[in-house]
Amino acid sequence: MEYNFKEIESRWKQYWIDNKVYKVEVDKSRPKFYVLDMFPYPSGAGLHVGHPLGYIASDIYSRFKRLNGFNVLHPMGYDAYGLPAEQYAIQTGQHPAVTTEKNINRYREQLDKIGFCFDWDREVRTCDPKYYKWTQWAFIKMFGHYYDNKLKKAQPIANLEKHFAEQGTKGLDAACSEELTFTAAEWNAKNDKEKQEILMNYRIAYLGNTMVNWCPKLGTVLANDEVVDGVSVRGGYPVVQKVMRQWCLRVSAYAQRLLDGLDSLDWTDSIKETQRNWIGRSEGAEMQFGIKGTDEKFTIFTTRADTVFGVTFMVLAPESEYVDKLTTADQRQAVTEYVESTKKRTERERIADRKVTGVFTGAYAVNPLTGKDIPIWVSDYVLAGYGTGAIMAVPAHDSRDYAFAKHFNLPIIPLIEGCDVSNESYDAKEGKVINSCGNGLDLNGLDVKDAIAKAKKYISETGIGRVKVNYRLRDAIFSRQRYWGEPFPVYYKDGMPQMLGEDKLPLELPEIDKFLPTESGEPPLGRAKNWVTADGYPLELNTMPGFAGSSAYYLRYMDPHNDNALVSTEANHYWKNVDLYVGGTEHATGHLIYSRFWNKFLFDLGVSSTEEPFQKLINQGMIQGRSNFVYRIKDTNKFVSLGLKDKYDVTPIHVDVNIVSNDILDLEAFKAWRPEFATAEFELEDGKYVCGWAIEKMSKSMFNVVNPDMIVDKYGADTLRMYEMFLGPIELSKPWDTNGIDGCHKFLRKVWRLFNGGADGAFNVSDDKANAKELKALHTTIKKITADIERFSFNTCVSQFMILLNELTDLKCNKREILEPLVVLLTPFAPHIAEELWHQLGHQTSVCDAQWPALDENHLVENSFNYPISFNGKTRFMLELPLGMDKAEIEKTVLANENTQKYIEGKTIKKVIVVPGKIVNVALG
RNA sequence: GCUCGAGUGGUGGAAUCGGUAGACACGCGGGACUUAAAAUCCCGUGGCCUCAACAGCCGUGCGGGUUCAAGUCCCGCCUCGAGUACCA
Repeated sequence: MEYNFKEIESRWKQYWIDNKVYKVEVDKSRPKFYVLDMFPYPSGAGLHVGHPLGYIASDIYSRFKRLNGFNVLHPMGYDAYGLPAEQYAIQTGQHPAVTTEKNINRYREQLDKIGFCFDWDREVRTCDPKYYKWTQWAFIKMFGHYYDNKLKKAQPIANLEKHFAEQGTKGLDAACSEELTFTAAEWNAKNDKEKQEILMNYRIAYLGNTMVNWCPKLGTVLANDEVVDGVSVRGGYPVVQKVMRQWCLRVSAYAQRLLDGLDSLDWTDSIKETQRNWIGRSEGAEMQFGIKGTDEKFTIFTTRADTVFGVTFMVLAPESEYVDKLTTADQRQAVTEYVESTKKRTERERIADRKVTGVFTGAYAVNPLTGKDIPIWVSDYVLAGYGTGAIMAVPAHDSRDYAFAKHFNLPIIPLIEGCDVSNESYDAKEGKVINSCGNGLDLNGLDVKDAIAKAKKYISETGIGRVKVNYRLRDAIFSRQRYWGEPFPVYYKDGMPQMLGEDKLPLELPEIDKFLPTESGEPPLGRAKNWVTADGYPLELNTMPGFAGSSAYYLRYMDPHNDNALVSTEANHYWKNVDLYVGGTEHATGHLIYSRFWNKFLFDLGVSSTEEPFQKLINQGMIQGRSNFVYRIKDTNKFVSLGLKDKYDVTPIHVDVNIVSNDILDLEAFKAWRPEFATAEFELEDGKYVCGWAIEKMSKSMFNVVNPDMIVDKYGADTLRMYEMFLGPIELSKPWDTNGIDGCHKFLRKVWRLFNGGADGAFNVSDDKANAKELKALHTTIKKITADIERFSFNTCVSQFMILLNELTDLKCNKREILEPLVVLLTPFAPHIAEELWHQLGHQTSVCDAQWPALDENHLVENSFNYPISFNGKTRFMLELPLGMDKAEIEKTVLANENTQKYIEGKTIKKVIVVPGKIVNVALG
């Protein structure tokens, strides 16, 4: 019988389902291993051939671990809330739940074809109330906690209230939005609402004022990329920067732990680096500058405390509260106009168009070290959201300050010996300090690094300021004016937010008539009828963002049907955290930060037993499309082949890659493809139409989408799995090219024939003893495949299989002793054919429960070693010598060799270098 | 600008610790079988020199260096890709 992949694959898929082969339970007798894929958002377009790349890799690793005796948790689910379904709903009125369900079913159908070992009993969907109950639950917990900087841990908000009642803010070191100072008496005198306002300043989930792109006409907040030139992309309505009260998560409180945790993770350096940059720790100092003619002071942040003597002006962000306080009457109009004009520009625009702009406030600050007056300016190159929203400008040593100083003709004082600041600033932190002495601080002659340390010490000792670590990481805005997301478990009483009781969860998403904001500009939930608590209090109208549901899903998979807890202690203590996480790099600064934050919070609560959620991370590359082109001669319906196109004036046209094979166009299929091509004429090369090609993003509009279903149909799932791995290293981005797939398909056919090589393809495996050559081939493969799977080099695994097959074919080997281990080795890659062959060999249980073949090094041991023999450093030949020879013996044997004699003929031997097990070099005179 | 990667045949890629560069596959060329095609099998396939064989020389982006030996290590460039960007 020939290799009938269709029949084989459908039969064993059913067997796996019938026998619940992929069902996983806690089993304390076996070590656990948790392999997780980033769950997909089920889009309407379905899967293309690039999506399963990571899933295949994780599936191979899961199966490998299972064959090695691990109890492997390998679940799958859906990140089901999201914008596309809502947009579709707005356009068509189709409920997002309906389209999402449909898309999920389509995804499942496609995934099932590829033969993954997911335990589908553990499937989660973020839009399922049973699931998002725990997203809401975590939010309530975040609202009920604050972050204690001393304990480096989240604490119940009750502890904070107690502290305030007993000591006020004295001795408190907690993460907050704004530093507050009050006594216990002041706290106790406040009414409940005032107390709540203060607590909001510390809660990990809090209502805060944040700057957003607000489009009044559309009644919604827009993301930066939805705004161009100050107007909305959709509709062209004006957009302004506006402060809005939104739910936020105090991610910044965890900045240091998020940074420290990276060291223990087995992630690539590049993604760790991306996160480090995103967290953006910078050590510096906060300094207070007095304002001339008043008792007021304002605070700036700097990493270059050593450059205070070079400050020639100060700059405030336009949004800074000091702008209004400081501006003099003369300058008020100019400042107001400037601030208004910057409001109209989004942050993105400010970055894109880096013109130097700014305006003088009329006020002066006093340099605490020199006592000199320094003009205070306003400019949008200073950001309100970082540091204190104000800087001391040192034009000699900061390129931005330099550009500003040059533009407005402000003085520049160099502070480093020998630096030339006539054309650009000197930003490097190197050199000897000059011009820096006054008011008890002398930095002259010091190296910059020492000067920074000395200045910081001086500043904190004299009370001018304090040493401070700043982070770029900002708190996450957690409100969305959308329908298709988790409702907040929040209602409002006297204008203050209150959490629903945990017994009221889940708070289910209500039905609404349309999916647009209300006429009065409320979010879509404003349309819901009876969107109030049992007592009649109004519920929150915003919903949670996309990352809410994906932040703790890996915990839920451990215990997905538990109605009493996010995850039981028993399940969590067994599964702990994800050992291997596979997904794209695009989540480096989103999901992978939020998840780590969320898990650390749950860790503080004792819900998660491990500080980091994802121990090892593999980032699979993207699969790009390989587009094909035909060339139409202008104003005709005639198409010329690639090699002839330069003779004419032609227009390249994308052609569906599915009617092109090895860049040769199927002419009949082309004529049938589009009505306008029915009468097409062709100019051929050697009787063929050769298409051009290009690497582009895989997309419908470029007709380069390759659907995995079609590949499975034509070649089978096992071929698809092997070929996706064979394409190249898993983490590399590469174009999909169906052309090479024959090689993998041929391989599987040959494997089939190895077992079924009898007359008319009858099963024919012999029980004869394997010889040394056969055993060596097998064990070389065991060694290589085992090592290569461990280091995620799946492409070389496939190559190794092909090498072994070629050897076994040459040896005409059909011995059970060799073929049976081969089936097990093949299982992670091609599970269907492996299961079939396993049963052909007479086994009654699934190959998934087989044991990974043990490596016997004895079969690999050589009794000789290949030495490169070099003359004057040039390798001339290899010489096989027995193992165990000492240096002198090796030298003797080499010099006596006839090849050696040929090279040293007529020359004198100056020196012989022998490194046992390595090289022999003969230096000739 | 900054950070991190990567440059190897016609193509995808291999070379794990510094040890015969180009494994494996595609493509291409030639052959066998076949009326023919498909399928299958066999041979060849980095460049140069050579009728050919043997041998030789060159060859991993460029220029240097270390080493008996460098795709691999070090220094200096070039090119491409990814991320990030007025973070004081």
